[in-house]
Amino acid sequence: MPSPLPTEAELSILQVLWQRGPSTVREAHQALETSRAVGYTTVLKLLQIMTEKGLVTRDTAQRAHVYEAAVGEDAVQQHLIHTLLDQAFGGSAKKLILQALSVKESTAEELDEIRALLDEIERRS
Amino acid sequence: MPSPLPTEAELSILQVLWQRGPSTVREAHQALETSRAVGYTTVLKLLQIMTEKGLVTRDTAQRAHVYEAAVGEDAVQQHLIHTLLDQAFGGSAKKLILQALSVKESTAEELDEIRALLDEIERRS
DNA sequence: GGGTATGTACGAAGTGTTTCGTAATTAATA
DNA sequence: TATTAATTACGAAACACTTCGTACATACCC
Repeated sequence: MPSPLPTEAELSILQVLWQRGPSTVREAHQALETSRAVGYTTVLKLLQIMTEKGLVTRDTAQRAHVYEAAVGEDAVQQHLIHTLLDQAFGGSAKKLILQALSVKESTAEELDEIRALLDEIERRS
Repeated sequence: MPSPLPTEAELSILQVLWQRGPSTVREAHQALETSRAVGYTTVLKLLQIMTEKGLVTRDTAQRAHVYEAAVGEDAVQQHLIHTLLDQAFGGSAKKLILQALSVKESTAEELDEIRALLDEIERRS
């Protein structure tokens, strides 16, 4: 069964796990606190909920349980984009990309990388 | 004051208004019903809430009020992308674009259009 | 061993979203 | 004019998300 789309708070925790790797509640809490105020038990509760949803797994061998992301960052990003594509862009990836390019300045290097990928896609087809 | 980000249900209604232009509740309801089951008063209530939020305006001159989108499709799309960029892509438009390209097949024409925009951006800078 | 710190579990409140039923009002029709 | 149809307004239920307080269990330290 496919993992559900993480909520906003869940996503912020996944970001930490993707960056840090397997982490205890305390570690995740400390990492999160640098960007936003959040209580320790709030993080704990979220991780428990995310375990039920299958977004993370946990190792209960030690007293302080260790949580690990059960979904990949790429998979979640693609899921999010797919949803956004359907809900707001009529399924047109082109529109989404054009908007993304206009929203945020990209460096010349980034633009080149995008162009390179375009070339590769076209070559494959 | 800036318009809030529309919720999922609100976005589905905005899509209708962007496509149809100013519409009565009945018209919006009929258009929505083709894609998902939803009650008439549900659409009405949503439009009333959206009026309070400033997402739509309404003309009450006739008995059947006429609702019109008060936010542009482009503006909402950019707002959504900006939020997604922050929440799931660490602010990197490049990453988002690369993922979007891999999520959905684009036609050669679309790829060319994207490439043209890349060129234009690079020329401007 | 007794007290402090650290951890998990659980319940519940607060908020926002979505949905629709019901009542009241206005227009159309027989 | 009386009935029916269409419309708006309003309240509230159902659900999900987020947050945290409290209770309880476990480890550590003097």
